[in-house]
Amino acid sequence: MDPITSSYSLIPTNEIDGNTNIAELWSSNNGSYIQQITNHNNNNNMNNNMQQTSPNNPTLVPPPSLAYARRYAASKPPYSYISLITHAINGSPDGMCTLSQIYQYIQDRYAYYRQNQQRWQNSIRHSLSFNDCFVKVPRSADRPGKGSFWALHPDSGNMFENGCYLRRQKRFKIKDKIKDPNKTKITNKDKIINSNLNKSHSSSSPLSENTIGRMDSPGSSPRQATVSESLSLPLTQQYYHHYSQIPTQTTYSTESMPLIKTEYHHNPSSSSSSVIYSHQTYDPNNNGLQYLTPEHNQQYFHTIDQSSPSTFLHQLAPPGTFRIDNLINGQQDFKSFYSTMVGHEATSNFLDTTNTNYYYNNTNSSS
DNA sequence: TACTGTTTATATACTC
DNA sequence: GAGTATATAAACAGTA
Repeated sequence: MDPITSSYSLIPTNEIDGNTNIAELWSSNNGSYIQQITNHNNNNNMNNNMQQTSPNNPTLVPPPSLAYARRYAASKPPYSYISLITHAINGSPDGMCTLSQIYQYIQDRYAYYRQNQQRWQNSIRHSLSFNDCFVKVPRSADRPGKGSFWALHPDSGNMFENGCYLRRQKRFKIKDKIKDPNKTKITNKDKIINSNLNKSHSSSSPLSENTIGRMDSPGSSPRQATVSESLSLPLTQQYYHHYSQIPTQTTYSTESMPLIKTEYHHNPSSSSSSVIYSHQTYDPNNNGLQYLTPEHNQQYFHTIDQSSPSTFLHQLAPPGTFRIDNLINGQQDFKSFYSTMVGHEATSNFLDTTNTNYYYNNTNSSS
């Protein structure tokens, strides 16, 4: 396979900052050659015929031509859009970023994505909407602007623990995902299906509610929520995610967690944000579809000092408190959160979805 | 009006 | 070959 024309070759262009990213990960694995190109391009005054040494090979190797480097740079990076988005989010100070920031992150690092923007940006938007591992966080009142912030679902775990950033072993999917009925776009197809469903209910048709879901794209995984569920059933085991006291459009559930309501409250006057994690007990009665009253809630407050985003990202929360970044970054913190919430230890089965290692091992990749 | 977000549809590649 | 993950295109609605 031609390494130049292959879609698996690229030259990272992470010249913007010193942050570790998958571009560096890629370059570290292919460092010698990419370093050669970099050195070559950075030393235009040098004799082009001058030979350079490779860190992995003390023997002299010929420098690549600029044409070669250009072709190399224009090749598509070996990372899926999901991995690129994940790293953009992961690399942001507060663990979430806007669509335009994601665009910028990708463009800044990969020359390939400075062209055909309409194509790949559409794919980015599609990936954000389609994949459950990405959740939308509405803007706070003091951070106006267009579009929401995008964050990673706390349960998405380490999607690329196999080290492959091109294809995940298994796609993170929220089970029993129920969308906001007000948000659900009802297509003519859905109307027909729903109409048939209602008929089937009254006529004892063999058509089952469980078997009549929204039409899925060929090749895509079947969605969990049926049309009738999204239209009529109460929300169960829901996981609300909202910012600045505005109920979010993002509603998702986890199969293994009790009902949890997560709220992000931003307090402009104190330059700090309070993250409130409310726990609503899952009611086993009424088919588990009934909520207990808010009086039963246990609330968890944690103040985030926004003046030190690095602290926000990297400091472990005290025992008994929960922070979304720590949940993402460490299973231990999640354990404490879970046991506090549920009153018993998290099962290993559940923790399987919250891998200790996040998407990228910064320690390894930053070396 | 451009941007953002959702959804559907289709194609391709990969895994089992 | 079936199922799954991803890429791409496109239509459309909502919004700053």
